[in-house]
Amino acid sequence: MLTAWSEQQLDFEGLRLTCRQCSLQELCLPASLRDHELSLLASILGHSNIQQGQHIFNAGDRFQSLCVVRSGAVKTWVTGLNGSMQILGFHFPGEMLGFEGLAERRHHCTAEALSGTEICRLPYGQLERVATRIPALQKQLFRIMSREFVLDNEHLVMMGSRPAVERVALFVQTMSQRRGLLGHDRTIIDLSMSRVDIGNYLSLATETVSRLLAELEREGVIDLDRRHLRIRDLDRLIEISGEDLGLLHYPD
Amino acid sequence: MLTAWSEQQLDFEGLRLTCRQCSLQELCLPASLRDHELSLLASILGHSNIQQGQHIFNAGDRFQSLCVVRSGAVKTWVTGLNGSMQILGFHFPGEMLGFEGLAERRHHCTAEALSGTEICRLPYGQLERVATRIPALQKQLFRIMSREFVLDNEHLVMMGSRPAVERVALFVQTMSQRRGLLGHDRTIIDLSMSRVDIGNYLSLATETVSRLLAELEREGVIDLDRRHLRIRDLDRLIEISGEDLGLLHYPD
DNA sequence: CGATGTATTGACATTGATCAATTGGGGTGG
DNA sequence: CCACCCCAATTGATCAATGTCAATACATCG
Repeated sequence: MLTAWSEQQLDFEGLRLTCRQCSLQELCLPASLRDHELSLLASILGHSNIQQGQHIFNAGDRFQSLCVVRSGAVKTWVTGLNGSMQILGFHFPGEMLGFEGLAERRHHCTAEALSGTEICRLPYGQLERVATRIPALQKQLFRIMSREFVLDNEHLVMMGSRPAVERVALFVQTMSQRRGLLGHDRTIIDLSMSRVDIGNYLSLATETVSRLLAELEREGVIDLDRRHLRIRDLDRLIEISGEDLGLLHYPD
Repeated sequence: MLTAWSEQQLDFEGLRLTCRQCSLQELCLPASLRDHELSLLASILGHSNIQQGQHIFNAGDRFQSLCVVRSGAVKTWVTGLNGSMQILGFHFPGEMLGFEGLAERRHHCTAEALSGTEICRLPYGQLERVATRIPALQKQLFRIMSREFVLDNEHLVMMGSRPAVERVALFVQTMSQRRGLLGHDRTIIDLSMSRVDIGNYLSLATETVSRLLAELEREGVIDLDRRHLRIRDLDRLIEISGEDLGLLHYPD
């Protein structure tokens, strides 16, 4: 339950990466910013390294900054009164976190690193001010938020898909796509989350996830080895899932 | 499948309501704007009346404007390849629609009026420009989008709630809250959507929704008459649903 | 090499979907 | 104004999909 905030080992290595050097530049906030605008943005930006299992923020925390995942992976979830938990999403490099906290100035979900993860923090107050001065930044912020809506909707569609196989197939598809967006091989997926997490995310029992992934492997649709997954037959996968989630493309 | 765009009976009655006269002012975009800023906003704003069943925009349409529901109710949904449909959300007065279209400049869901509905359209290009000039407006836009995330998350939590009763109970709770936010009696709910819609929204069979609502009535938790619903015992309702969705409050 | 936690696999129970029939409003036209 | 029709909603009976419980396999790490 530690929050990584407390650790002040931030610029320890001295290499405080600016957006200019960052490989995610095109996916992230800086897209279409000019050089001097980039510097302005970089000037308000903070870094942290989060270890697996650590929390980036907790439900109830005062909202202070938006976060960008630079590397690694993050899950966000809420917990109910009865202690039940619901995973809201997985977040990969280039994606932003924390929008939900903005409205009430308080986070209403918890964000946890699924593996060693680098984070950029954008203090919201400053970001807002800078955005007013740089229209391109404002525009890009809106776009990124919009993208989040699309992702949320895909999650919803997955949960709504009635037969469990469809949900699992859709899940694999989305993971594939999101890897593709990062410029990686779409067919190779390293699951950063546990089967329990996947089950929770899709609202299925862990055992069901296991079984259905095994089934997909038996049918030659995927190769599966622990958390390493390879798509062998994308067409079948799409056929099984009943959808082609071509929804998500990045802006021009 | 008509889109209401074509109908140009907009300011027909001559009473083009500005934000200043609108009862939703505090819930909506104008919150915390000054008078002259309000006028600026009102100047770019268009109105339409949508009849029940008509579409406000369709999946695939070019994204042109954000919409605010002024009165009535709207549902948004996506359809899959197999013709399956998933309702993404219900939208009530004061809420904004269309953010999902911003990222790719194309709507990826369809919005349909559940009853006679009034809409304000905010041409996005202009809105963006105005927002740059009015920091308070930009801020408010971000907040409204953030609120949407919270609502989406509540939907997710509902779908994830395992026993069907919980989902239904949660649904009633959220409807109650959203009525409350509009300043109406929290215990009186007029469902604007069909049982089929509710079922789809919660990922339950229509029959299950019917049965469980009937059960809640038998147990004295609610009164139910067709689409008119009254909460008799909120505590039990919360108890049954296992959550207290106190998540959503409006900004100060 | 044993310990611990994650994943898989099997057997069984149960929830909620499906199929089918009935009820009941609300609107329409005679 | 009434009779009819149509669609939405309800209710009942049955069954399959998936959750649950339990045992085992497998990896990783100390």
